[in-house]
Amino acid sequence: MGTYLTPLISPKHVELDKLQGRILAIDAFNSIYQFLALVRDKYGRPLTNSRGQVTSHLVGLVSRYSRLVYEYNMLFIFVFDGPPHPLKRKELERRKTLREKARQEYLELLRKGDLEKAFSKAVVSASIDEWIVESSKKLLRLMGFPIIQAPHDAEAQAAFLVKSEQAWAVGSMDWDSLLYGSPRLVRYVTLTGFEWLPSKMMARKLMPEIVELEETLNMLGITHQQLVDLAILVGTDYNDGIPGVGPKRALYLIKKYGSLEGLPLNLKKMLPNNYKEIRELFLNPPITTSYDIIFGELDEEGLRKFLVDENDFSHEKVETYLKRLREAFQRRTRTLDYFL
DNA sequence: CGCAGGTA
DNA sequence: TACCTGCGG
Repeated sequence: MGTYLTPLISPKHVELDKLQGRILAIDAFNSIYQFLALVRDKYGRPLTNSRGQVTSHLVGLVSRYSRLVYEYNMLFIFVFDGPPHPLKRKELERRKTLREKARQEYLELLRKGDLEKAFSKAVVSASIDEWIVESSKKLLRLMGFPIIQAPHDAEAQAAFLVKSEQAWAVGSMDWDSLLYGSPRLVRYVTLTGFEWLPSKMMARKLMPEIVELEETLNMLGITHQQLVDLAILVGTDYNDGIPGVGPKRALYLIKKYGSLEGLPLNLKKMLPNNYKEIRELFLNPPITTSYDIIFGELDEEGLRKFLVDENDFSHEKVETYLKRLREAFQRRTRTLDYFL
């Protein structure tokens, strides 16, 4: 879920045209999860192949990213989460419980014939399993995109890619890459742009948004480390926040007392014992530098076999995706030749 | 979600 | 042009 910082951050709307030619480091699970949540039939069931394996994520990934590459010359590096950091276990358990509860409610509502409510529960119950991870990686490789396996949190690795100027921005819905020090974050890089709001059971139209870390810190009047301290007060994937302290109050406290160390004793004793370790995890996260970013060949035959033969995509649609990818790829090669 | 094919 | 609906796998 990431850290709740929404009330403090003022993203700027941006036209897709303004992202022309940019390299984005995509939090792969974050993107896949959105497709799993939204690409569903009218009963709220995900799309599947004839063997019953889920294909919603494949539909979403190939249609969205082939078009963004084709129409906007964008490039994508997909960063996958590694095994969760030990401190994150508790948060993951909590999410699992939520999903299982939603799954039970979904089945019950479906039995009663309340399709609309069932759909909203189905969305919450979406989860990523081995098949979804492996089939996503296979598809993205066939499309020629580089994949990076993060040691733990993909947002940390993606932030590193932007810090080291291997990517222009992180692409994710969550704010955590900013805590990990990414200079730039883009959200809602989609074609039609809708977000599902489970609480209201409706979809909201969205525009791509951009957040600059430096600008955000200036606006809030704090440093990066203070932003991390603020997040620890609110609650992160690694700790529960202090009861009654939301983003606004946390900002007030951090500006008044400077840091977690400076807090009055009654508040300080409510901090997790390992708050220094958590802070360090954001300021100096475990990342890997052993990877190559290679925008590889487009494997047309491989894509036909994988999508049409193995996953029951329509031949016509796959040819459309191939055409986009092929033209984008050739355009890229020509540009490269021009510079060489 | 992305898209096509409808309607106002 | 804006909005709605239903489908994809």
